Amino acid sequence: MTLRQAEPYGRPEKRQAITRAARRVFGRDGYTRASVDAIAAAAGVSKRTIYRHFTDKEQLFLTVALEGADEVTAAIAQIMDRHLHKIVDLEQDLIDFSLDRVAAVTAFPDHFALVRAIEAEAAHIPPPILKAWVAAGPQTGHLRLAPYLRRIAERGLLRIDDADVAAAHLTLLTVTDVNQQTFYGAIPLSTEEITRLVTAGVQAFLRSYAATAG
Amino acid sequence: MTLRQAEPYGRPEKRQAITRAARRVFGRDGYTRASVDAIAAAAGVSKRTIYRHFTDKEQLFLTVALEGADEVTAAIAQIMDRHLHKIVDLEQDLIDFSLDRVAAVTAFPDHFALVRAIEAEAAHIPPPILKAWVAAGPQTGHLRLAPYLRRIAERGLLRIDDADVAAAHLTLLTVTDVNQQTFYGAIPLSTEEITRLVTAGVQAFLRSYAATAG
DNA sequence: TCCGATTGACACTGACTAGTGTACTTTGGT
DNA sequence: ACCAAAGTACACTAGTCAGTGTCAATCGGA
Repeated sequence: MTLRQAEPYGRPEKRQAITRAARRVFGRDGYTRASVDAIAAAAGVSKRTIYRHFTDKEQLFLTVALEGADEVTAAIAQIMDRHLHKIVDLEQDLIDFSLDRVAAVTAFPDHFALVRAIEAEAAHIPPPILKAWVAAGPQTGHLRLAPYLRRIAERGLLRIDDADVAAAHLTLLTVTDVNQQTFYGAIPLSTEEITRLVTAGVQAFLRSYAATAG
Repeated sequence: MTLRQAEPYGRPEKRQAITRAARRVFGRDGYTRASVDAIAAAAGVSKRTIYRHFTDKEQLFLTVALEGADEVTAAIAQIMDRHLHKIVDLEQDLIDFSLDRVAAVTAFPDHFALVRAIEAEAAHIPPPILKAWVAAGPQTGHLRLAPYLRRIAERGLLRIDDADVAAAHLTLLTVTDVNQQTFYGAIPLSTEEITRLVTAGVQAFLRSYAATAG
């Protein structure tokens, strides 16, 4: 149950094929339903090879979960930079940012399907590992958003006491709302509906945190 | 895959023993891990009896999910009435209300463990049934909260355009925040921490929706 | 008390799955 | 070309689980 142990074994391309397939199959079927045979088939790899790269189905799952979190965190960091570096129209910029962030869920369907699987398995995942995942993924998202909001506040556009709390609230009012209603994409929502939700969320956020509140 | 079909079969006490046990076991183990044998043992009932009352493991799960939603919806309706009928100090009343609402998660651990299981299974549950569950549970929660907020607004304490949106936002900023961080109770949080989160959420909500914003 | 409905005990089928053992083949670097 | 590391094919163990069949036991109402 060690975590992120370096495993310098085998050909990296095989390892990647395995993790990619594992992410897809775990996401599609959930941890218990996903069979190692199915993952092997999807990866175009012998089952034996999987067990040479990973000790366990469980270790494979956790590895994939952590690696995926890193990828998506990086992608979201880009989205933040794209939208929140230069602020022109704060409301519009926040809406665009949030829409892109929501879209990331559909851009990484395998990963976010896996996120659902992780939340499902939460009670069966050893707490330290679960915490490590939260730290690598969702938490990092908040922590990286906070400085942007702080900088915007310093420019006099927002009035913020605790930037971490503000970041959490913005996330809840936009991304979390949409994810909850779509079950992380399992039940799709029209673009208009998503725009409506996100817009309302950003407006509520601004009423709460804008310095120039009307 | 019919839904809420009347099943006038067998002794009601047996049926209830089964659904109670099923709720507990499904919540603890998740749908796939939970075995019908385990449910039968927990219910003190023969497996055969389960299959006389319910056609399927799946149908049993869905039945339990819908019935549980009704129960909790009723309980939350009571909490709303207790805290939101007479408003003395709006902020304090909303905080107390939200804390009680959050506490409901620990008051009905079986049900909310099941909620996690449902969200986990979302992709494998037929959409109409999933929607029926959302309608019976979470959605009804929102719909019932909205009128209270509207009434408070009519007394001049809140400024609200769309009461449904406001209800959703209040929920997101309090209950959803806590549930997300605790994975619906899987990872406990101290009372202080919960109070901190809920208080911050209510304050943000009031900055956004209070008529007498400071 | 009696009868029909309900339930229990329990063995069983068929299917699936995690993980291993082994002998053979492929691959990549030198 | 050679060799060791890596991968494959495949059979196999041991266990689990949903769902059924059967027949005896039990219960509740008349």
